[in-house]
Amino acid sequence: MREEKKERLEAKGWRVASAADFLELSTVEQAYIEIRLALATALRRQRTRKRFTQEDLARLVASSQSRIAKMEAGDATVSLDLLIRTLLALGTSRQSLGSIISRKVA
Amino acid sequence: MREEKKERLEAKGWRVASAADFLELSTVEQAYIEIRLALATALRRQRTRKRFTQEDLARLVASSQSRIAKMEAGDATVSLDLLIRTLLALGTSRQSLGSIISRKVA
DNA sequence: TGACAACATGTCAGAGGCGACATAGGCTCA
DNA sequence: TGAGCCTATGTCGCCTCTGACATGTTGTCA
Repeated sequence: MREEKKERLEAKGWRVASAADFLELSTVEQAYIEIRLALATALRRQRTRKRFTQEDLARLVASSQSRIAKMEAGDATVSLDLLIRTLLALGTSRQSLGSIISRKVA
Repeated sequence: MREEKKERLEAKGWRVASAADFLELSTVEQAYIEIRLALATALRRQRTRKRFTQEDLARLVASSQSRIAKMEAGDATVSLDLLIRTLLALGTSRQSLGSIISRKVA
């Protein structure tokens, strides 16, 4: 991958793993990161649509405001587990979740 | 939820969390677990279709045979992250992944 | 301008997932 | 029967993700 892209990812805490990936993200890693970003974006959209603050949502899922912010920012320390659990808690159906992951915008 | 169901889940290491869930899984938890099972099932199907042993797959994703077995068994110590990463490594597209999660059988 | 609310970012100790290893169970073929 | 391969299950030390907290930044309204 190009340096610029690499730096952007590393700024968010992403570590590019293998030697082969130094110049080019593997398609697996690429898909993985795209899925995370799609979920993060969807999360913010669902939350704001409901007019929840990050703190409201944090209370709903027994987390903290800062972690919600990190989820929405696509921070590398947030797991898919947490993203998906939180979306479900916001009322997202399995179908919608599938659509988000498939990229057809929910 | 019914006792029988609860026991089956706890045998796999699942802990039913809140008081409200003692008699009934929340729809969130239910969806979450169903998604995990759908991914686990899909993983086994994809692996066997390719005539990989668990050890082959473990090598491919830099994991271990035992962890692959746990993934396919729906073990509670396996994260969605790992399930999804592994499916991607097996060549599953984002679209297929979305379908698996939506439940329309890939 | 200042005060307040919402969001972003950094850090930490504790919880939980990780690969690795050992070992048990099951199936097939001779 | 037993040898060989595959899968299941349990355990462990390491490392990552977690909620919590502190603090910084931004936007809005008077």
